[in-house]
Order: sequence, then C-alpha cells, then structure tokens
Amino acid sequence: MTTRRTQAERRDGTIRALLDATAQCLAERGYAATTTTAVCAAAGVSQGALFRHFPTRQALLVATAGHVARLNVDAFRELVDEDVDTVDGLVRAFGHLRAVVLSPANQTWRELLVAARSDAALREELLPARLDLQEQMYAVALELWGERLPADDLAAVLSIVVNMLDGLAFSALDPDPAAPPGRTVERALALLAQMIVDHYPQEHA
Amino acid sequence: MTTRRTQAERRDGTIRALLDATAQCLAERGYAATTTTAVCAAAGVSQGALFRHFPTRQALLVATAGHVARLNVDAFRELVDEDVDTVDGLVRAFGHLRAVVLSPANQTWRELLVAARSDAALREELLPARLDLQEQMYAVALELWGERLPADDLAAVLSIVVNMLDGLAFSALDPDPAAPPGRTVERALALLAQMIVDHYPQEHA
DNA sequence: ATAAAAAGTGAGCACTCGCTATCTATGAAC
DNA sequence: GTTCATAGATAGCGAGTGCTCACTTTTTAT
Repeated sequence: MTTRRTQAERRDGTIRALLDATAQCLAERGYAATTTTAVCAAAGVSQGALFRHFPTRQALLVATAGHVARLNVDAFRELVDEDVDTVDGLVRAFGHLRAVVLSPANQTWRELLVAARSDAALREELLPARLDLQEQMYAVALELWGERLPADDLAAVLSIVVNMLDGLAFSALDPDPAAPPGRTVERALALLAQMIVDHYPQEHA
Repeated sequence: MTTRRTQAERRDGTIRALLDATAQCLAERGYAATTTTAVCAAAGVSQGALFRHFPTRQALLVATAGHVARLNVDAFRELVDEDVDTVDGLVRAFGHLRAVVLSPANQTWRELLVAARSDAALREELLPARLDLQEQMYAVALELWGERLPADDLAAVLSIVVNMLDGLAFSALDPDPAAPPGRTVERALALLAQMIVDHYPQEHA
C-alpha cells in the first residue's frame, strides 16, 4: 500500500489537500457553497480532520487566501521577461496578464474579496494578505515598466490595467475563464497599449 | 392613520417595498445574507406577503435586478451633459461616473452578477437585463463621445473605463462606497483622461 | 512489545434557511 | 349590510449548515 509517512508529513499532506480543495471549491462553486462538508469531500478527508487543523471555517478560508495569494504572486513573476517598448509587446504582456487574472487561483482570490466586503471579521483577517499582494505586484510592475515610466505614472497604469482586467473577470458574460477575449476586449487592450506607448516620455539620445 | 387605498395600490406598495428592501439588503449585507426573513423585516412585511407576489427567492432577486438596472441606466443618463473635450472636463466626467458605479444601486447589481457566476439558473434569468444594460450604456457613451472618437474606439474606451471602475469597486480596501478616491486612483483616472484626449483624432479646421 | 500521543472518523447537535399550510383582515360587488 | 375574493399574518416543516465529541487508527517513545 502507501509508504510509511512521518506524522508531520501526514499532517502537512492533509492540510495541503484541504487548502487545495477549498481553493477549488471557491473557484467552482462560490463562497456560500464552499461548505466544510463539500471541502472535506473534495479533499477526501473527514470533517473531524478539518476541524483539527482549522478551529473554524473562517480560519480555513483565511489560510486558503494566503495560499492562493502566494500562487498568484508566482504567476505574476512569470510576466517580467516581456518586451514592453513596442505596442505589440505590450499587447502580448496584457494577454499574459489577462490569463493570470482569469486563472482559477485569481478567481478564488476574488471570491474571497467579495465575501470580505460584507463580512467585517473576514475583511480584517484578509487585510495583511491583501497589502502584501499589492506590494508584490507593484514590485513586478517596477521590473516591467520601471525604466519606461515615471514612478507616479507606473502605479497609475498598474491600477488601470489590473482593475480593468478584474472588472472584466466579474462582468464577463461567459463564466468560462478560458474563453477567448472577445472583440471589444481585444480592441480595448490594444487601444490601451497604444495609448500607453504614445505616452512614454520621449528620449532624445 | 394612513389614507384608504385601493387593492392594487396596496399590492404595488408592498411589491415596491420588497424590491427596495431586497436591493438594500444586497448592497449592505451581500447575497448570501439577503434572506427572505431579512428582506421581509426590512420591508416591514410578512413572509407570507413576499411569497404571494414572488413564487421563489430567486424570482424576487431577478425582479430586483431589473429594478436596479433601471435605476442605474437613469443615473448614467445624468452624465451626458459634461464637456469631454478637455482633460479637466473628462476628469470631472470620470468622477461622476465613479460616483455612479459606487452607488448602492450599482453595488446591488454587482452583488447579483457575482452570485450569478456560480449559479447557472440565476445567470440565465439575469442575461436579458445584462444585455439591456450594456446596450443602454453604449447609447449613453455615444452621446458623450460620439463626435470625438471612431465607433470602434468608443466601445473600447467604454470598456476600459467602466471595467476599471468596477474592478476598483471590488478590490477597494475601504468598504465604504462614499470614501474619497485615494491618491493612486485619482492619478490613474487623470492619466487615463490625459491619454484619451491625446488620442483624439486631430481636427484641422 | 507496549504504552502514550497524535491524527482521523462520522454520527449527531443546535440552529437557520427557503418555503408551505393555515388562518385573519380588508376592500370590492351586490 | 352581506358576501366573497384577495392581500397579508402566523406557525411550522424539512433540508442543510457549521461544529462537537466519543471513538478508531496510525505513528512515536520507551
């Protein structure tokens, strides 16, 4: 059968299984339908096991938030090596960014943010992870555009692009995250790229 | 006491009270906490009264969606008479737009959209209202920018601005909708206005 | 080998939800 | 005024929730 595992390994294994299952449930079924029963079923674990490691459902959700936030930061890092001097390069970068924003991990993250909007306790416990994520994303943006835009404009551009993609994720008519961009969205991203490149400060060598 | 009312008036009165109460509950407490009990309490009406007019909770929510969609369109219409030729005018227009997007009615609308993401039945019933709203917003945008931008760019700009503001509404750290914009957001909107005006096709008289 | 500790199980509790069945109040028709 | 259909109020049901607890299984220490 299965190999013999140390207690710590067993423990970490089920915890990870629970976190992954929670993230999956959040992305697929939404916050309200992410019941402890559903999570345990998805993780292949009993209810008792869940409540041994997480004192409450909310604790499980907060831990999951930290988990997926880390995944999201990692995904963002992969974007850095894209050429952003040309319009085409910027459009490609936006495409990747869009894929990241629509990924299941980010979908999970958004579900938690929405839930936090009407749950003060959850909101408070989620705050550190949110600030952390924001900071890390700015760092990535600095690597991407740092030499092209003044620091002030950098934060502004980041805000525009990320918030727009987030907004799209919410209001997309098609619930499938892997759906193609759609004509209007494609045009919007292209236009944004064009305008940003046009706005680059002129460098006279 | 209250004046004597006809049956139809009584009926319409409680229906309107229920719709308003539902919208308020959605905006303040979120989708899951918008229970029939809570709605009835807020409307000052009994459960029996609710289920006389709406066969199911979902029917009540769908009806509320139509209700607030109408309110939102009306709010958007008020924007039209703003000067969008100058950067300052555009920034003011964005400010108004932001106020509309963060209004309780729009918050209600967003809450329903999010819920629809993980509820196929609700999603389907909400679709007509969504398409309607989208269409009406494009019409308003046509009045605002119709003479300034080609039709293709118009839809793109609309998508950028609205989706960005929607994204902001979700990810704002402060749950208070009436909170001031915040430094980065203000810069982002200003930058966007600047870039759009720069992008206007040159008119040589 | 055996005792102790840690991890995992699943039936069950207290509670809330959407919804229904039953009853009362009220305006309309005559 | 009496009758009757409709609007609204009250009480309750069954399903499903987060969480607990007495218990079994697996790992570690002696």
